[in-house]
Formats: sequence, C-alpha cells, structure tokens
Amino acid sequence: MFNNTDKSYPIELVADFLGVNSRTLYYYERFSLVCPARRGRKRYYSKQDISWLEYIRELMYDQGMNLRSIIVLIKRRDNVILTRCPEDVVNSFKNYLMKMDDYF
Amino acid sequence: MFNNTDKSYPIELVADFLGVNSRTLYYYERFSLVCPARRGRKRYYSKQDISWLEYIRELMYDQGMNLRSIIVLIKRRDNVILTRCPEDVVNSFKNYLMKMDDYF
DNA sequence: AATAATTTTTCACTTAAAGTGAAATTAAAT
DNA sequence: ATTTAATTTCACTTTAAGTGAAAAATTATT
Repeated sequence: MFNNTDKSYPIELVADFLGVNSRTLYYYERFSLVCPARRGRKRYYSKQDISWLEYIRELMYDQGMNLRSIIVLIKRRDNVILTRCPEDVVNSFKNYLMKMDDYF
Repeated sequence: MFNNTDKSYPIELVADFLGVNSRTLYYYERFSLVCPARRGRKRYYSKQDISWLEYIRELMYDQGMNLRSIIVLIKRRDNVILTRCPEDVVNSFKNYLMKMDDYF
C-alpha cells in the first residue's frame, strides 16, 4: 500500500498500534526521536517511523536503555541504531544543537 | 597485595573509591548485584567486586542501562556480563527467586 | 560491665526521567 | 461563523535510583 518511507499514518493510529499514548509520541518528538511529516498541522508517520518507534520501545523495555542513551547512540551514529533509525531523525541531530539539553 | 577475589576492602573504602554513597552499595546488595563477604557484621569487597561495580556504573551512565536490565543480563548469563560479573553474584541468581521482584 | 564508637538497618524522603490527563489554544472543516 | 479535531501547555503521577538521619545492633575501649 504505502512504501516504507511514505509518511501516511496519523498519530492516533500509530499510538494505537504501538499501544502508547499519543502524548508519548509528542514527547519523543521534543527530542527529535521521531520526525513525522506535517500536512496542515496534522502529523503523519511512515512505516519506518513505526518500526523505529517499536525498536525504541524494545531498547527501553527489553534492553533497559533510556531515552538519553538512545540519543547518544544516534549522535554517535552507532551501527545498531543507524540500520533502524530513519534518515530524517539522524539528520535532525546534524546541527549539534543537542536536542535533550534544553530540557535536562 | 590482595588477589582479585580476596574480599578485603571495607564498604567505606569501596564507596569512596567509586565515588558513591555507601547506602548505594547496600541498595545494590538488595538486588544481589554485589555479594560482599561478612566477617562479624562488617562487609568486605574484593578487587573483582570493585571493578564489577565500576562496570555497573559504566553501563548505567555511559550506556544508559538501568539496574533491572543489568539483572536481566545476569539471569540470561549474557557474555558481556559474565566476563565481568563475579561468580558469587551469578550464583546468587541460580535460585530463580528473582531478586528484583520483591521490590518492584 | 559500662560506655563509646562504628556499622548496619529502617524509614521516609528527594530527585529525575518518562509518561499522562485535562483544559486551552489553534487550525481545519462544514 | 460555528463546530470539530489535533495540538500545545501545564501541572500532575509514577517509578527507579539514590540518600539523610535516626534507631538498632555490634564491636571496641576504658
């Protein structure tokens, strides 16, 4: 139907699919952990975004990582992360205005 | 002076060396993350205990892991862990009375 | 033995990360 | 213009990790 990088799924659907609150997705977005497309003001996520978000949950709940350490891996361009992390997320960390630092 | 597994260092010295509060070491002990010897009621730690504790701190602060996930790795007998984790700690997880579960 | 000193234990507290509920705001649709 | 729906804001909750201080227990000293 949609290809992997087509930003087509609205936030409620994604939240529902992942079993998380949509506020959690807004929360992740503050750290640029995911970069949905905006059409109008609505957010749309790709399949890749969704599996990346699933991977984040796995890292957190199975591997016991926290958001900060996931961000560190993205900044480091760690291989484990890069195979899964959408390009737009990686790019959002190019400007070394470090996302997390505003909030912590 | 002492070999690697000699339990010879008292808690205050270890806490001091690691830059943590001694209460933190008691806290880790509740989860069997470290098993000091007791002579009288005093605790004594080995060199291996100390470098294992250092590794725990590294996992937590550099790798962003949490105590629960470190415990999961010990239970899994994960290779990364087993090379560092003292035998008595590994053994303390043999009885599958899972340490963490009483408290969480 | 009595007292002092030290270690351990307990209890309740602090801090920070992660997440969330609900109202207010803003934009889009009718 | 009014309704509808997504977003934003604010303050709150929850949990993990850690800690301060007093109480209890043990060991050492006089």
